[in-house]
Amino acid sequence: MPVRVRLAPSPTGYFHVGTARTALFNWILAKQDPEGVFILRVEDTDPERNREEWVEAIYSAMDWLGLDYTGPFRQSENGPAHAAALEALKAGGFLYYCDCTAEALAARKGEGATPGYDGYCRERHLERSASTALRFRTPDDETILVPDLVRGEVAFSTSAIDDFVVARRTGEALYALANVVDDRNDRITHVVRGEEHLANAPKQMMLWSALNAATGLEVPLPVFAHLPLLVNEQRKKLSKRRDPVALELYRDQGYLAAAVRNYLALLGWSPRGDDEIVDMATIIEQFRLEDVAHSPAYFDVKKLTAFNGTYIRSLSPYQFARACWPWVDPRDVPWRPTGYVPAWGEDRFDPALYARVLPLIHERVARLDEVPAMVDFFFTEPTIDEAAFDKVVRHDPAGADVLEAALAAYGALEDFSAELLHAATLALAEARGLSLRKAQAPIRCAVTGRLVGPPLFESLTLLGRETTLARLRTALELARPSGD
RNA sequence: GCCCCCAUCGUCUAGCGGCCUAGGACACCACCCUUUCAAGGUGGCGGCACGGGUUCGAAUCCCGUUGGGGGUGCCA
Repeated sequence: MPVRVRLAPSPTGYFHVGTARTALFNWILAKQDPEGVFILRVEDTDPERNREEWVEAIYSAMDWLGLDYTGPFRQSENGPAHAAALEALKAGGFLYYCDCTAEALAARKGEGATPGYDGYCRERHLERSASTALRFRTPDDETILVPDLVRGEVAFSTSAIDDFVVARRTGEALYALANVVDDRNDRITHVVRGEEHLANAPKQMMLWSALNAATGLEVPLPVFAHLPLLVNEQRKKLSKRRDPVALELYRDQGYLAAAVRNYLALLGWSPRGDDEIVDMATIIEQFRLEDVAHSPAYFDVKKLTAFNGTYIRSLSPYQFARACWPWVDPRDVPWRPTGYVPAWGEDRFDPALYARVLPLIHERVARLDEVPAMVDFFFTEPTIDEAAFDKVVRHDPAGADVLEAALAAYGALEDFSAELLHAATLALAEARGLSLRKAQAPIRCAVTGRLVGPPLFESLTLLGRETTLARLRTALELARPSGD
């Protein structure tokens, strides 16, 4: 029987990294089987909480991750199937109407209030009305064995499972039922989802079996796999409220989809051998649900970032330039070549310079959103970091002296190449008993505004003699405001 | 309260009775390289929660304790 899996997210917020991991594992499972099918079913049956923009967020996140699927389908379109299932179940005696409100239940149970339904309406044989919900009659004392590929067999006693609601007062099916009906219709073979759903599994198995009996359509029960939760540093389930869980956030900070996929795959699973950076083909080849870890995993942004750096470095110069583009949009005002006055409608960005600048920072970024701050001085007048300037120029007696010497030496260079700049700087440093390390600092600060950045002499070459000398002069004036 | 799950370095994990004086990755520290910062290289720090069993032998199996987590919605 071909593998048929699905992702069933609800559009109640940003696309969660945990959902992304679940999606990835399902997708891998489908890819492992030549006939495998991976369905995307948006479970949008709660109008209170659903929003259309979040539906779009699901699609765009899946698209960005590169996870292809069958669908998307909308659960809200399966209303008739849910209604038919409800009817069959009711006719089969599996359900009963209940008009208990939360308040009435609480009043009956007193203050101590342990959660759960008390079965009050079980034998009241209520008729349907505008105030009745439909509950599933849970067997009194049976054992349900949930087949779980990750955890083995998990046993639940039905005595601990309350009669749960399957349809609202309005008649609409709730998650417990809708999910099962859709899984049956989609002939899902493996239900792979987060561990928070483990307690739902026995209920869904009861429903599935009841549906088999009530409809006469014998659909084989699926096998389950409950993936370990993703937790925060407090070891609590990742929450949309307090944790940075939106996949969009990572995309917008310049994480590469391939890096995110690779990292996500390692949350609860690991490839053979010592290498953790592995391509998707390897993961698809090696992945087994049976090997998935049982304990919760902490989503470690630092490790993700380290992976991202490795993935960025593995890009070709061209790929890197393309990947950076969204962060260095030439339509943004800051990206105009220095001293260049653009004509109307003319591009303010120098693509040729951009192409030559990028290789200098390629191996220096772990996130693409770091790029602008590393290359801005090539395209705009530098923003001087005052603290840095004070440290290496104003308050360092050697600073201004070095700048002056550099101004003279660089101006006399017959060729403004990195090699000659390097040699000239080395010479002026030695003449003053300074290390090259020390001598380059004021120059770097004067020209780039900062103490760190791409290799200095290569940068000066790209900037050109005129701009370099102008910036040195400006810095010198800042250092010696009185001098003339 | 009740039900269920989980427990190896700070973190993610390898380990599925002897190959373990417990391996890798991220983080951290040191050194090397070096025009800053990175990258790269080398080395270091650091863990089987605890207590009982079973066994010739346990990180690995069993029981208990403790700790953590999830569920317990007319949400999904």
